[in-house]
Amino acid sequence: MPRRAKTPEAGTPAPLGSFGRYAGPATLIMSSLAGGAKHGYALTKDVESMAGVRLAPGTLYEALARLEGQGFIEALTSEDRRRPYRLTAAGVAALRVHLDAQRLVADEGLRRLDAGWAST
Amino acid sequence: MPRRAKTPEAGTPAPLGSFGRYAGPATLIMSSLAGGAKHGYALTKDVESMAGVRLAPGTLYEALARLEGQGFIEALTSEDRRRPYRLTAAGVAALRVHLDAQRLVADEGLRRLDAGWAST
DNA sequence: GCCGATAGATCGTGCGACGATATAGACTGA
DNA sequence: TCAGTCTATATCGTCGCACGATCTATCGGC
Repeated sequence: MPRRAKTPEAGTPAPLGSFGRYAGPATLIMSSLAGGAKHGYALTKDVESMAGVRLAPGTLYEALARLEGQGFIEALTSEDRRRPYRLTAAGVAALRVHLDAQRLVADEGLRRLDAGWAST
Repeated sequence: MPRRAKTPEAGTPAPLGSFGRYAGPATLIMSSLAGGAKHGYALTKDVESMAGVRLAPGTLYEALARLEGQGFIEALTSEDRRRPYRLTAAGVAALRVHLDAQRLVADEGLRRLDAGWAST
């Protein structure tokens, strides 16, 4: 039995840290897929231009396999050697919850930074 | 020699993934500290009320030690058994860059989600 | 026919998140 | 007074997963 049962079962809407351990690459991949189905290599390019982050191949394909196993994305039938992925309904919901929470945290952090934090 | 030299040397403004591996707890801790110096236990409570995330003690204190080693936070002289931490100037800069990038990604992802992504 | 870009996959290493556990002072209530 | 709870910090073992290295293979240009 696994020590932790953190997998959201594609229905529990945990705010931050919904995907795997905390998030990271998964957030970038899902956000990219929110713009339409893409295959792995196109994802790398899109994420790089979108966030300035170059995903290592290992990171990318392992994250894709994990997200598929969690039911957040699904593979489309490929015509050629490309394997396009698409967000599932559960993936869309989870991504929205996650991004909302992430933006709230970012906004609050920036608000605190701007509100003369120098008072220490 | 370490395999990776990802530590930002407290000057290189890498967008996402500035702290340690990707971020996560570090972002939450730093964002909390942006509201003023706090000791570990108070951080746990603040992060929980701020983001709904309960940081495990190991995660918290190990992240604090790492962030201090990176020069992003510094320990204040403690009167009692509490050990308060404060953001350094480098920490403030790194946090602002990180949160800005994070918010951009979140906004873009949400924008794509809202812009009839169902076109697939 | 070579080279670079495209495309995908796997493996080994090790960072770091997490729960468990230990320790201890302060305060409350039975 | 002593059990129980909250505050507060620290360390250890496990293991998830990020990452670069490496491999294979197709395609287009030159």
